[in-house]
Amino acid sequence: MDRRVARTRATLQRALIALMLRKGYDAVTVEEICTEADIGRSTFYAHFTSKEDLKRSGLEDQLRGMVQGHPAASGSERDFGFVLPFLEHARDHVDLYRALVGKGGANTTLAMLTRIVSDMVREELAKSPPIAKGPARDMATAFIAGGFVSLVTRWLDDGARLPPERLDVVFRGLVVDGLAHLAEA
Amino acid sequence: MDRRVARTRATLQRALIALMLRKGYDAVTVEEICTEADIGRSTFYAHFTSKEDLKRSGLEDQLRGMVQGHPAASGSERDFGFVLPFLEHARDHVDLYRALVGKGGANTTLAMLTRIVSDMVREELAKSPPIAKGPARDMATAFIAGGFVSLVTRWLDDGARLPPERLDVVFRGLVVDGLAHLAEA
DNA sequence: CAGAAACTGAACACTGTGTCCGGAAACTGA
DNA sequence: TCAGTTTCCGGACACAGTGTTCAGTTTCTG
Repeated sequence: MDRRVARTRATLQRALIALMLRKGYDAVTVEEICTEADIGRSTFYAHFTSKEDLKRSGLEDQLRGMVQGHPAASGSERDFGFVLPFLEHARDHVDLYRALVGKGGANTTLAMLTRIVSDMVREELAKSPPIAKGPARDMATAFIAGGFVSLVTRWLDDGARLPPERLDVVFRGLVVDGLAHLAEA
Repeated sequence: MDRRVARTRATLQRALIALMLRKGYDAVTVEEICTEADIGRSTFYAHFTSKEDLKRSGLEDQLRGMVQGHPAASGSERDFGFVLPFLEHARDHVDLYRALVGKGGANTTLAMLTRIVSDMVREELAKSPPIAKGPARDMATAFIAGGFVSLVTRWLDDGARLPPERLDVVFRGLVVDGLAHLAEA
C-alpha cells in the first residue's frame, strides 16, 4: 500500500482519538479532525465516507492488531484465555480504549441504562451475606449490571419471546453460582 | 400541568419512539419527529432543547413509572428482586425498550465491542465441560460478554490502575462460580 | 525520469439546527 | 360564559456541518 495512504489514514485515526478524548465523539466534526490532522477535507472523504466510518476502521485495525499479537489460545478446556491478552492490549493502548468506551459512549442510552441498573445492583450487593469490599465489589457491580443490560438487550432483539420468569431464574443463577449453574446433567 | 403541555410532550415522545423503531435514533431528525407528531417545530423547542433531551425525558418518565408500579422490595436478603419487575415492565412496553436498546444502540462503539466479545465468549462456552444448550447458553453468552465489556469500561474510567491480572482473576471467578467466589472470609 | 496515484484548497448545493415573532387557538378560574 | 393567560402555529432567518467536485500540485513507484 502506498505510504501516503497509510500515513494519511493513521494520522486521521489518531486525530479522531485525540479529539474524542478531549470532547467526546459526538461533539467532534470532520472539519476538526482534518484541522487536527493537518489534512485536507477532500482527502478525508477520499479515504472514509464519514466520521463513523473512520471510527469503525480505527476500531477494526486495532482489534486486528490485538488478535495478531496474542493468537487465541485454543485448548479444549474452558479457561477464558482471551481475557488477559485483551486487558493487556487495552492497558497498552489506554488512550484508544478510553476514547472508545469513555466519553464517547457515556451519552448513549445503553450507558444510561447501565448506570441506573448499577445503582440497583450496588444496593443488592450491600445486603447480607457480606461480600468482599472495595475494588472487588465495584468490579462485581459493573459486571453484573452490564451483564443484565446485555441480557435484556439480547432478549428484546429476539422478540422478547421467553417469559420474564425464565430470564429471572437464569440471571440469578449466573450471578450467584456462575456457569456451574448451567452444567449439563 | 396544562393539558396541552402534557399532550404535546407525550405525543412527541411517542413519535420519537415510533421513528426510532423504524430507522434508528441517529437517523431521526427533529423535523421528522414534528411531522410524525403533527406538531410545529417551534413548539418542539418550547418543550425540549434537542432530540437528545426528548429521548432522555422519555426514558426518565418511563423509568419513574416502572419504579412506582413496582416499589423496590427491600428485604435484607440479597435476592435481586428488582429483576422480575424490570423485565415485566420491559415486556409490557416492548416497543419503548426495543427503541431504546435496539437499533438505537446498535451502532455505538460499546455495542460493536460487545458483539466482538460475544463471539469470543461463545467459543469458550462451546468447549468442554458441556453446558446447557439453546436459549440458556445464548443468554449466558450475552450476559458474560456484556459483563466483561462493562467491567473493562469501569476499569478504564477509573484510570486502569488495577493490574490486568487482577481483573482477569475476578472476572473468571464471577463467571465460573458467581458471587460465592467473593464471599467474605 | 515518466506515469500513476494521492493530496490540496476552494467552491458549491444541501440538510438540519436552533431562535424569533405575530397571530390564532385552547385552557383556566371566577 | 367570559377575560386573561398560556400554548401552539408556521414561516423566516442565520448558521454550522456535510458530502461532492475539480483543476492544479506534490509524492510515490517502477
